[in-house]
Amino acid sequence: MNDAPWMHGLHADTGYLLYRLGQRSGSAFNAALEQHGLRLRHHAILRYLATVDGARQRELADRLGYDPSAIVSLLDDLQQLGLAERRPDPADRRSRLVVLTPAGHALLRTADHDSRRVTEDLLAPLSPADRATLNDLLQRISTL
Amino acid sequence: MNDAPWMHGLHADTGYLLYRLGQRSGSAFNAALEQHGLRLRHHAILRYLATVDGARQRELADRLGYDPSAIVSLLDDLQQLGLAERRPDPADRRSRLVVLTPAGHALLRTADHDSRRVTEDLLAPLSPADRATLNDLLQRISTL
DNA sequence: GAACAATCATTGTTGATGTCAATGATTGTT
DNA sequence: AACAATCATTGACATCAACAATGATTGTTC
Repeated sequence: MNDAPWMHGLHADTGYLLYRLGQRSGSAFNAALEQHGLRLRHHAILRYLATVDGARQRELADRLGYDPSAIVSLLDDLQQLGLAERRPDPADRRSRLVVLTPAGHALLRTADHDSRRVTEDLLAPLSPADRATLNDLLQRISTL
Repeated sequence: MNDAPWMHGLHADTGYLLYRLGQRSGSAFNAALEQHGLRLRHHAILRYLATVDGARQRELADRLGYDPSAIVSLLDDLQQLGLAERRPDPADRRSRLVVLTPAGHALLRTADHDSRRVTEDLLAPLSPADRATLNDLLQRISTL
């Protein structure tokens, strides 16, 4: 990614700032996760799976806002890395229950750690109090 | 774009929030600019050109953080719409000076207006004071 | 219970995007 | 004069999101 000097008092619009910062944090996350063979979307799935332990793919697509077809290939990756498994759903033979493997849980911990470092770098110029308010404000406009 | 309920106390990491919100505002901007036949990147170029009046393409690429080859096709679009022109650079026959046409200036005004509306929608849940602090915080982490 | 609609995962396609290397023209340098 | 560097441009390439279509299964309705 590029860290071009696109800020010169211009483009001070908040929405545009969000867009550019989103790009920057996205690629920073991806760079950090690259060493594990993962990208941001894989990580999001791992995170979600860690909280529910057993999710249908459709549920993942809905909750994370990804296309079902995207879920397929992301899970292929995770499965090949031994981080997640697709198990038959005893209640519905159409669907699969996706669960984290022990390796998945383990990797998630270190990946979470890496992600937190990325975020800290991103928020470096801000005081702890500022970071808290920023997180709060973002949360409020994200919950729609 | 999807407005999925990807927020449930999970994914509360600020960097991840920035990433998702960036995606959302990006597609919102693109949707708003679509009626003019433009996308976000075109708009960014128009904005930059409005402030300098006469920029080489290389300068655009550097300042906006886009690949020079991307600049080419973006300018092709703008030129075909009659919003910008490539003029010979009197100082260097390799390069071209890109300038806004009167139509470009005019469109930029209405596009700016549209963009502001998008931003307002995005920040709807926030009070004016909150919006100001958000803009300030984002600006501080964007200036790198 | 038989027919039909809806759902789930999956595949394939398409279009947009970004990255990279290579090219032709021109300029700067030695 | 020779050579390296720069500018715009083109083309190849991987990546990726968005969509439609499919096969298997389930839910619904008459």
